[in-house]
This record gives sequence, C-alpha cells and structure tokens, in this order.
Amino acid sequence: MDVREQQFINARKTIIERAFGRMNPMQKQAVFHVNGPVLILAGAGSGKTTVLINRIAYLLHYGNAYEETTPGSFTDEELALVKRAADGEQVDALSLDYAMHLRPVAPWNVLAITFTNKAANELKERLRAMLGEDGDRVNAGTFHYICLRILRREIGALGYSSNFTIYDTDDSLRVIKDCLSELSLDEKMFPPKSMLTKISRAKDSLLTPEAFLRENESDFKLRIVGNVYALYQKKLKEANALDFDDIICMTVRVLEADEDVLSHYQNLYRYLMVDEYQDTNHAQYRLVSLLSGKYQNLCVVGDDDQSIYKFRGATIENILSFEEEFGDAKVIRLEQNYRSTQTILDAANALIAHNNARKGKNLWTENGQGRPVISYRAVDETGEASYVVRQIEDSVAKGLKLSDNAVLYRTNAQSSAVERQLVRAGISYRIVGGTKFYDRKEIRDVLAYLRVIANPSDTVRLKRIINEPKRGIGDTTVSHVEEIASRVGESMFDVMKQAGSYAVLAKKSAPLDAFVSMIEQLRDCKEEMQLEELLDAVMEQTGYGDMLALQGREGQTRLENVAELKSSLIKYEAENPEGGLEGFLEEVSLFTDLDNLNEDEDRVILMTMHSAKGLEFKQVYVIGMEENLFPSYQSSTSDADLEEERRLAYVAVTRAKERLFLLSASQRMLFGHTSRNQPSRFLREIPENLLEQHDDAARAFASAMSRASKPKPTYTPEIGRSVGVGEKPAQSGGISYGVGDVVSHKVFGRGTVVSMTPMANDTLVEVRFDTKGTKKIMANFAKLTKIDA
DNA sequence: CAGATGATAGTTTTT
DNA sequence: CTATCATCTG
Repeated sequence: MDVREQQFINARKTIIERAFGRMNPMQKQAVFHVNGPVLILAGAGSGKTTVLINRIAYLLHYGNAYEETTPGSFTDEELALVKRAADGEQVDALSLDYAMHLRPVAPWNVLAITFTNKAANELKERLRAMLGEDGDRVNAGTFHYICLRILRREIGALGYSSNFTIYDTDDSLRVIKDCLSELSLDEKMFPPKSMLTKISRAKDSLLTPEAFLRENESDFKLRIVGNVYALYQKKLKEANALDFDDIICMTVRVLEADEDVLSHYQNLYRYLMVDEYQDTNHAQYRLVSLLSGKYQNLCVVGDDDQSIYKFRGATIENILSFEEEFGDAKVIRLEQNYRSTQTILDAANALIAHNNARKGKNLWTENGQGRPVISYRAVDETGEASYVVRQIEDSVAKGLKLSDNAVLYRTNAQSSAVERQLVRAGISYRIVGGTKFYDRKEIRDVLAYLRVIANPSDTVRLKRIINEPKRGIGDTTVSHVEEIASRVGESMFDVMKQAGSYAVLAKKSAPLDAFVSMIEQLRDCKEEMQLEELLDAVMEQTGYGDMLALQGREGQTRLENVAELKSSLIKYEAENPEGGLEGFLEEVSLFTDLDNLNEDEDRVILMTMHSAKGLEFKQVYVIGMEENLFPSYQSSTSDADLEEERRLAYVAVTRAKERLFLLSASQRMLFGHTSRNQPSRFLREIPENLLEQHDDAARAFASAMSRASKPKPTYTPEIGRSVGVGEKPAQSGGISYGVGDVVSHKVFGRGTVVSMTPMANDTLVEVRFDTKGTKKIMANFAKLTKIDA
C-alpha cells in the first residue's frame, strides 16, 4: 500500500475514532469490529446496550470504514479535506462524508435480536433518538417477533396457513390434557406440566416427534412422552396453531427447507446482533447460525455469569463454545462497570469466582469504594421485612426516592411479608411479576371470546369460554361435539350450528344454538364496531360482565382488569388504525407484564431476582439469604444447579448502584410451617471485610434469656412467631385472650381476634370488629377485654 | 349440569 | 397457609 493510501486510511480512522470518543477502548473495539463473528462478553453494568446502539450507528454511517484497508481511488482534494478534518479543523460534514468514500450499510440490512419486548423497545427508542428515521428502519425485536414476521410469509411451505394462531403455555397445557385423556394416560403418572416441559425441551433441541421417539426408543416413559408429543403436534396443526417454541423451530425448519428462502433472509439480515446470548437455546443458536451463515457478520453480546434460565432450555454452552463454533471469532471483554461501587463489585466478583463453568471476568469501576455491604440477620420474616422498611424510610429521609429501592427475592411467595410491612408503614409499592396481567383468568377469558370471534375454529379458546359463564353446556356435551367434529371432519363450531341434526346433541340444541348465534352476532358487530365497543358488546352479550358483577369485591377487581384491557385496546387502535382485531390479538400474544414497568412512578419495587435482570437501583435488598431457600433446596443436589443459583445471586448483587443489603431470618413461615435455616453459603462467599454484619436474631435471643431470668417476668414474645389459632401467648402482660376469642374495645365495640403478633415489648392484635371492620391494635395501648361468646 | 367439598401440591419463567 | 383442581352429591 502506498503512502498516500496509508495517510488516507489513518486520517479516516482518526475521524471515526473521534466520533465515538465517549466510548472506552474496549467498547470502541466492539463498535468498530463489524465484519466476521464477534463475541462481546459484557459484564453487568458495562454499557452493552450503548455499545449495540453505537455499533449500529457506526454501520449506518461509516459502513466498515474503520477496518477497511483498500479505500479505492480518491482525489488529492479529498485526501486534503480528510486530513484537515483529522487534525481537528471544522469542515462541512456532508462533503467530508463524501470525501471519506464511505459505504454505509442500509438500516434494513441490520437485525438486532433481544429476548424481551422491554429490551427491544429500549433499543428501538435509543436508535430513534440517535439516528432518527434511519433508526426506525433498523430491524429490531425479540426472537419471537422476528420469527413471526418470517413465518407469516413463509409458513405455507410447512403446510400451515399464514393466519395461524399462537398458543401460550396455558393453551398448550389444555391441549396436553386433551392428548393425555385421548391416550388414556393418567395425569397423576404423567403430569401435564412436566409433559409440556419435556416437549418444550425437545423443540428447543429441534427434535421432531419422530426424532424424539427414535432417540428414546428404549426408555418406556420417554416413549410415552414421544407419543404425547406427536399427538400434541398433530392437534396444534389441526387448529392451525403454533406454541412459543414452534415460533422459533418452525422458522428454522422453513429456512432449512429452501435455499432460496434462506438466501433471501441472509441477504436481508446482513448484519446480525444478538443480545443476552447466554440465554439462547439450541434452536435459537441454529437460527442465528443459519441467518449469519453467508456473511458471518454475527455479533453476540452476553455474560456467561448472568445465565439464569437453564431451567427453561437455555444452554450456556452456546456462549462458552462460541469461539469454536464460529471460526476465528473475536472476543471482546467489557469489564469496566459504570453502575456500582467497587465494594459491591468486589462482593460480586468474589461470589462468582466460586463457579467453575465460566469464561472468567473481573469487574472494576472508577466509581469509588462506597459503603460496605450490609448483612442483617433477623429473627423472622417479619423482622426482616420491617428492617427493609426502616431502611427505605431512612433512604427517603436522606433524599432518595421510593423507586430507588428494590426488594429482590427468590420466590414470589416471599413478597407478602414485605408487603404487609410496607402497607403498615403507608409506603406505596409495585410488584413486578407474580400473576401476570395477561395470565389472569378474566383477561384470558375475555381474550378467548375475542379470539373465537376472530376465528371460530380456534377450539382451545372455544372450549374455554363455551360454558363460562354457565349456560348449560357441560363437559359431556362438549365432548360429544368434539367427537362428532373429528368424525365428520368439521370444526366444533360448525357441528354446533347443526346441533339439532345429531341425536346425542338434540336435547342440548337450545343452549348450543343460543351460543352459536351469540358468537355470530358478535362477529357481525366486529365488522362495524370499534374494538372497544366490541369488547363492551362481548362483556354484555355473553353475560360475562354480569357474572363478574355478582362476585363482590373480587369481581370488582376483575372488572377493573377488564377495563385495563380495554384501555390497552384503545391504545392499540390509536397507534395501529389498520391493525384490527387480528392485529391486536397477535400483539397481545407476544406481550408480557414486564413491558409496562412504569419507570416514572415513585414506588418501592418488589420482584424476583430473575425479573430484575437488566435493571438497576440505587439500593437493593436481597431477602431470604438462607440455605434451602437461596440456594433453593432443589438445587443443592447438583453442582450445575448450584452454579446457576450462584449466578442468580450475582445478578441480584450487581443490580445495586450504591447500597446493597443482604438479609436473612433465623426462622420463617414457609408453606404453613415454621422452618429454621442456616445463613446462605453465598453470604460466606463474600469476604468479611466487605460486610457490615448485624444479627438481631442473636440479640433477641440474648435479651429473651436475660429477661427470663428476672424475678418479675414481663411478657416475652416467643421470638417473632405469630400465635396460631387456639393458642394463647404465655399468660403475661395482662393479655387474657387469644386468637378466635371475642373481645370488646371501648371505641370499636365487639370483635373477634384474628391474629396476634408479638412485637418488641408489646403485642400487635388484629381484631375483626362486628361493625367497624378489621383493625390492628397494640395490646398495651388500647385495652381489650375478653367476652365469653 | 352445577355447586360444594375435600385433597393436594406448591422455584425461578424474557416469549 | 392458600389457591387450584378433581371428585362427589343433589
């Protein structure tokens, strides 16, 4: 290469480098290396989304100019302009771009795949903010969304029609149950849930029912799974339905089946980026490797230490063996953390160092040491929760917002103790996860109505609502209809239309006719109504609204949830005037709860550690740091499972920006039993010099002992235990009543004791008063007297 | 067919 | 403990 070319290239590099001057050296490497496979090992809080955004921005503006070694021909004037710009002189941007001989990549040739809608939306938003319209033209979405786009065009090749419907886990479970009863298999012996999991794993590994059966010929139980799988798949196809796993593996099949199709998408998605690569399963790996097969411009971002979804089929091997799978892949480590204090990172590093199956990384920061990690051991879950609440109150007193505080736990059931204390303290909070909005029965029912209206041959949804509310069409009738339908080869709905002409259905033809004409009437409404009016019509004409209205307070909440669905429907219609009912239903099937975590409401956030991935908070409280709970007792048997739990701990710890609290209780109520657990091994794996330890369990024990030895015993609560029904606390402190007793209060009148919870040196009594509702009262403060019932 | 009653089984879950 | 579900009875 001649001197002149060298000068041109160097000047160009300088200019590009300056354009991305905010990035650290490692981040720059990741941004500029766009050709060929790259693995970016991005530690927690290392700015990986920023890297992805900038990488796309670089592609769209500069193409591959940074690493390009043969710029082609250019004039002396152009060289001069580029050199002046490189020296820092202000030059006209457009002429400079022209002089640099850039070959930018078209936005539609870039595909960025994420796992969650939330991540996809964040990506899209930031792309638009940075690149305007071009940002919008970049293909960005979840695996499922991207695959769905491909399948709507291509699935014909597999014998499905392109208006297929999507079954979620609950729908799939119903199909499995049908399969089991059809094969006369006992649900006790073959739990539908674990059947579904096994089938799902098979699909993750791209095994067809036939292949699955071939592989497991010798195993009796797995052979049955294979048979269920085959029938399940047949039923899905008959219903023209795909489950979540199908969305991925059918796409793989479509691409494998036809070279022209494959080549079309390879050319379209010339630059491929995959976020959270550690969570991909085999099918997703296959998809990615097919799409990138031609140009090999594949960039995957992930953190092997944050792989926490093995139980759902993710294989950490995808990331661990990336270098072998994709020849001469470049590996870039992002280890500088912009989120947490060094103390928090030291704790996280020490913890994760106990794992063996990892690439190895060490996070560091310029943020400074910060405060020690607090380890607090409470007497029980109530004590744990009230400590959290005290700390939250303190933080607010110091000027933090409620939403700077997040409480993380291993299982959803653990939230309730914290909730109780938050309610008592009058602190507003928000729970993420748990029963999700779209998993609520009333929402699923209403959506099922809409789906049946859109497509009467959707049998799974039809069966869901055919007798909800009750309209005299019971199980026997339904199975008669089903049987006839499969015999004459018509849909259930069509059979019901002519109920009169089948002997077994003759007696039930009145309710069946009524149901059919109701649905058909609603179908007509669909044509002339706005979506929200259609929803109202459904609620009214099906009697579903009335049914809920009669269910008291529970029903009210349910009605409110339906109202919420209505508002999301209105929102959809405003944003997608052309979408129609079908469009809405499609969007809904890929929508989850996490997507509307509203960041601007000021509330304490409660969620599982799993849901916390990708988020950050100034103060993080991890509760239940106890053996058997976390790590969970089911994972203590295998090393691999234990390592996954440790990664989960790592994820939880690295959510904290400023302060981290690790809490445990020496005993807690779990499934109705009091259990005592040792502090979690993860606590011991954090070096002591990073921790500030408090032990209230030991203190409470000590003070209970000393008080007990005094001559005049005062009431000492049995440490933190709520007193059960029929039990009375030790006769003391003038308390003469127990749970279930009828008592009298001078203001509230007569009432029944619901619960008694010993507190510091008093007892919190919950009383349901006959006329004044349920109140919580401190026993020493307001005297209650027992009345004999 | 519908309501009631007892038995039972309870991690995590981006789509 | 508690929500859910299969089974029983009117």
